[in-house]
Amino acid sequence: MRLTRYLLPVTKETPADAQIVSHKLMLRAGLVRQTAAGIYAWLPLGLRVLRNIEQIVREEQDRAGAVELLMPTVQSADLWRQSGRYDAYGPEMLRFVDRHEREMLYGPTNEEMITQLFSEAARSYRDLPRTLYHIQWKFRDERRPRFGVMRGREFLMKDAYSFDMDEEGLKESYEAMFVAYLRTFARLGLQAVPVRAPTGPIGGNLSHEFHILADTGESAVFYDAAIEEVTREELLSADASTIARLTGLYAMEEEEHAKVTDCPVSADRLRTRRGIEVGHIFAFGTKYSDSMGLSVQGKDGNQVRPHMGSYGIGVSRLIGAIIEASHDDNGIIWPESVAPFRVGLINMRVDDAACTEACDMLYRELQAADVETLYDDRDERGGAKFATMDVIGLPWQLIVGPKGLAKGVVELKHRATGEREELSVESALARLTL
RNA sequence: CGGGGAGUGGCGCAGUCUGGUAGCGCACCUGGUUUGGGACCAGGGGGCCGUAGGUUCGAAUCCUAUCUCCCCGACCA
Repeated sequence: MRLTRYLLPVTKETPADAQIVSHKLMLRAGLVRQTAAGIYAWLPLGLRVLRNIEQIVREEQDRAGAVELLMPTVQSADLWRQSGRYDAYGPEMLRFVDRHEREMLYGPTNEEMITQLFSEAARSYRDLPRTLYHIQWKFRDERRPRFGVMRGREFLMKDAYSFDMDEEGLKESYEAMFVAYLRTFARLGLQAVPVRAPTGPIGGNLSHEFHILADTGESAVFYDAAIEEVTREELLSADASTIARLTGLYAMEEEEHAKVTDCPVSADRLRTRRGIEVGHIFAFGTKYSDSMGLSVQGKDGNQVRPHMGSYGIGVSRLIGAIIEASHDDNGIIWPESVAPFRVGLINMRVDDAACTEACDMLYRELQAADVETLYDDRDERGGAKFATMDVIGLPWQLIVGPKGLAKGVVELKHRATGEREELSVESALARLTL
């Protein structure tokens, strides 16, 4: 993409509304614009990141055997009355009426709808187990939106729902999602800590929250230092034994930790950091199959209430979390897996024929090799271009100037480390098109 | 929802107390000089001062109402 054809409103100054670093950088780098409290428009660069995250989440859901569908954002109040949650949900739910005075709502989650859909489609034990998911916008009318997209009212979420014949099956579905989450966060370049979530009023249920460690997290997490020693490779090849090992390690949210009288971790091994909750998995049994009247016929001919679980990942929130975990004074540092472009091609002098010719050629070659490239072909000074590339955080900057070309070299800069290397045009291309 | 703060060119702000018809920096446009870390000089464009009502000869400024946004707290992917 040529920058002269793109929409990338980067700013030098930080808008006054933004408080935390990820919010500031998202605005400065031209990723989003706020349109109302907790509601954001996604600009081209931000949308690319959102799509990349979404795709990784999707691939790992698919790999775990979940099946994608798409449910609507607008739901009817009647559906929620069946589960009893219409009244229970409170003012966080955005409610409105249509022209026929029918009560509607903008969905904050989809347990009711998926349960109804599934009950219409599933008849027998042969239709189970199934795990269904979708990636869709949700709305929760937060009392106080803040922290940019990390605590917005409108947000993109992956939510999955599993249906099993019994508790044992549910446990397997739960573990499959657990593995998917470990892989997903590892692929996103994040270190996620699974925290045993406090069991709610239902009691005895299985639930884990996944927290990204970052200084600006909303809550403190206490955990065994051994969790930090789990390698990325281990997470990418996670299986049941990985779960057993991880869940065997101590990790608690602040409030829960405070209740612990006898912490199993020695003081020198106990770590505490702030955490951003980016995922939550929950096995809740027959709560919704009961209330929504979901049953299937078992092998013995009797009707059986499926056991369900739900599994969320905050896709839009992850963008904020990734930036919180990966930035420096100059701007964002995208992990390669989610970067909006892999390479930023900097033409130092667009009025220099040789320089522009070399850049145009590099741009064509990179495109031909399917290397996502943002080509800064603006008539700007080098300094401004460097600053732009740094703030938007593309993994690689390919810097082409008359001086280097005279020596037959271009410069390749790694955003994360700041390392620069002078290479011939050919070897720079070879490096980037691997 | 309780407590606090703010709405003035695209962004960041001053002006409001002490009414007199809007200003600075950045950004933007034109010309020139520049060109490897957000250049310089000169010229220029852009604002019903959140909205509505009121007071006044006159309102960004005073009064009333209202909307919006931000921050701190209790809840949440």
